[in-house]
Amino acid sequence: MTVAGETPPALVARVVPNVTGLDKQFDYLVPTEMRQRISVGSLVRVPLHGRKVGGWVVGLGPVDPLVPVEKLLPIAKWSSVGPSAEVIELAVWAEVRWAAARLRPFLVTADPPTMVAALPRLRRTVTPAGTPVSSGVRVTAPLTDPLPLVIDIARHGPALVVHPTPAAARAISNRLRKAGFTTALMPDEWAAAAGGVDVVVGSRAAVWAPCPGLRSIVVLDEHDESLQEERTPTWHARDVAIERAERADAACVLVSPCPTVAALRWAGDRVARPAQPELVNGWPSLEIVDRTEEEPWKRSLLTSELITHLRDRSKKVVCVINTTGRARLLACRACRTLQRCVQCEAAVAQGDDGLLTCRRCGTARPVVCQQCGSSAMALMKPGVSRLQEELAAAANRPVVAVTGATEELPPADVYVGTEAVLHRVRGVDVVAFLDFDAEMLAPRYRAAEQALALLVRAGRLVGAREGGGRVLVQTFVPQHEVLRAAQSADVGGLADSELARRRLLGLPPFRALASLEGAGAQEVAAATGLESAATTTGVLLRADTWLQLGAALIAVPRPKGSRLRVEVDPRRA
DNA sequence: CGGACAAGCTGA
DNA sequence: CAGCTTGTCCGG
Repeated sequence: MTVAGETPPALVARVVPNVTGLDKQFDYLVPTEMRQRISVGSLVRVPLHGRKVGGWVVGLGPVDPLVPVEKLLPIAKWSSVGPSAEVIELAVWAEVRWAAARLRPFLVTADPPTMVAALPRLRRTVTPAGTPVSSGVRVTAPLTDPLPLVIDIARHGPALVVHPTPAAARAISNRLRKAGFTTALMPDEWAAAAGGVDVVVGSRAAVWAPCPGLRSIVVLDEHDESLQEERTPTWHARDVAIERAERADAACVLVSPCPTVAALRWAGDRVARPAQPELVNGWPSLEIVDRTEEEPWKRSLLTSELITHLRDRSKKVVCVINTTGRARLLACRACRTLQRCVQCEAAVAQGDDGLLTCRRCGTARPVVCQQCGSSAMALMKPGVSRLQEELAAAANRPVVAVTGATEELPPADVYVGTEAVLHRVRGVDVVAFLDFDAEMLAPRYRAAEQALALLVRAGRLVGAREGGGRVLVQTFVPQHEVLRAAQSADVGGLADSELARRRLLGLPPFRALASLEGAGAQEVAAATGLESAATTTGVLLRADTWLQLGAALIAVPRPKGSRLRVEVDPRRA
């Protein structure tokens, strides 16, 4: 109790300024009249270096003896309700987990989109009953509607539901509302979420949303790579969900037809699968085209099975090929010499402009064999724009090429593009992967699970097998585990062997991995004292745990002027 | 980040 | 040496 007339002891707020490039925290005095409103997470304005800037209160306490009280400036203004103290603590964890060395990116993600002067009233209809939800992985089929599961979980108390795409999150929110739940769709309904509703729903950033009384976090389509932030820090909503649920003593449920190895390793034996017949019905019909019998010099990506689909005018066909331009690899038809760069000897590619361009040093030349001068080339690895011509000829109907840069998609019945095309079209009868080996056998440690995720995406596009939808896969390895898993609707075998392989090779989720790229990568890697390996573009760092990796990276001062990109848990490594 | 200030270059 | 650019430092 403060005796009347006596000044209460000073209260000091630790503030993270919302200023890019300023990764520091500063202490300010909390004016007496602001004490009621200011808490950890509050958004405030503070004087800094002669100007006023926004910021977050990330700590409150007595005066730090190292910072004399007379140096402290008072907070200028309380601005808004901000992230909860629980979320601030989570951000402090994430700062090390993803070697960010700054809190700001996480706090920005957790922020309300507009200032919130006061919390709206609690709107809750659910009275939690029965046994609580248990944490773990729930395997579904690609075509299974997740809503019944979400509803079942939401009946057990306040839930946070994360879906990779904002559109799907919106749909889930609407359907939950129709089912009688109060919902808050992030980020727009941040304030409602903070006030308290039955279900908070949103895309990956929603894993940072306020959710008072949180009982469970559900991550839908856990395999989807858009759950990971592509800019650094490369945080992943799945890992944030796991940590947040654990801290809140809430359940974490990861839902996917093809859970990642990271999810399965976390879940251990807490993996629930529906009965096999149910799974089989929810997987698409897979048509595997075995190319091993083809004559090497007659190989074509247009197999007779593909041409049959292309000529069926009742079908809308999407062809996927992971090679852009006209060709990635060419050989002379006259002397069979592989075409290389005259400067550096690397294999040349043919872009949309027709020139042979070195992908290593950028040197370009016209289509002339460096050996015999012939201009007739065999396209060993054809790309989207060349295949568009070939497919159009074979299909005898127009074919539209889709690249990441294509803006307006003209309506057509046959499309060809990189996997981006799977995000752009609807109402498809056949998805054909022309060179699926490039996915399954890609030199990336996650290639298998990424390839399986592609089949899931394709399967959703073509729909159920009874509707006639088909996923066609052209391959030289028809017995590959990824194909066996998709064909049998049983992803368990693949999961077991991937877990074993990752453990053996010391890869995530058993060990922690980060890639460093740009000037200073070598020096920083060496200074961490961690295990490092040079790659073509930078350095790969390894440690036993993510926190150990992050702490070591944060501890190393960046050399001056270094344009270093640190990617923890890199997508392609 | 953005202001303050110091050091370095230029032109009359 | 004023006037300008460039670089480094620092904020409570």
